[in-house]
Amino acid sequence: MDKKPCNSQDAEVRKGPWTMEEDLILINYIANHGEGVWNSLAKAAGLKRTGKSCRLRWLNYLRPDVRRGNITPEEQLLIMELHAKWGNRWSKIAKHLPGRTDNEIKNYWRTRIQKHIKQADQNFQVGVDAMEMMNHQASTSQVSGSTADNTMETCYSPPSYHHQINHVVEAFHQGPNTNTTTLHLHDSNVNDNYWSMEDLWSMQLLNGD
DNA sequence: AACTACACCAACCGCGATGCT
DNA sequence: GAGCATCGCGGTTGGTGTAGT
Repeated sequence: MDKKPCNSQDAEVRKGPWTMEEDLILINYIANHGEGVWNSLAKAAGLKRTGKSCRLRWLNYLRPDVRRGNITPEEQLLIMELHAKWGNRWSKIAKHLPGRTDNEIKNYWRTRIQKHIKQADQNFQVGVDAMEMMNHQASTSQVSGSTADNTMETCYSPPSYHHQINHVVEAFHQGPNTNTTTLHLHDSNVNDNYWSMEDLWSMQLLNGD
């Protein structure tokens, strides 16, 4: 593994954002030699990167079949359903979304969907508090009102994960303008890049041999 | 206009799984 | 079967852009 940099070569391993030049080198090399054996690939291509870093860059960004840009509502729905089924198995989920990477789906989940679930959770807690308050008032004002507790339990069972997911999925099916779990389906400018992959690939072709 | 808070995403890290010798 | 190298996955972090004050 590349956990323990120990020799002089590893000392000059580059980290951080990839430059356009590095991207082109990697694209060129893979176009000519194919992918795989990432450590030797990194060395052979003359990149001062770990094989791991090269692999990640290629899989998540440079691959020609990587789809950039907004997650569509259909994809979002699929992500939610598959996540409800499999949990955080991002690579498994990604296999069912052609062109999407596990990293992209993971980021999308954490930044968008998880946020909505948290909010829904908080809304649930507010509802519980309100119900408890009402119950307390009811019980102090009338002794015979024994159905109040039952009502609360049936209406406000704890929000299990699947409840939350179903809630969001239902909201989706009802349309974007409904209710509290309005989803940000149409984020703009998300797919703006400094240079597009099409540009890169055309450059690569121009460079190519 | 300047500052702050937040959202998003690319990249890194650690670790388990797998393959090779 | 043991030891090592590599791969792949999931969690986390840091940088950057943008909206809000």
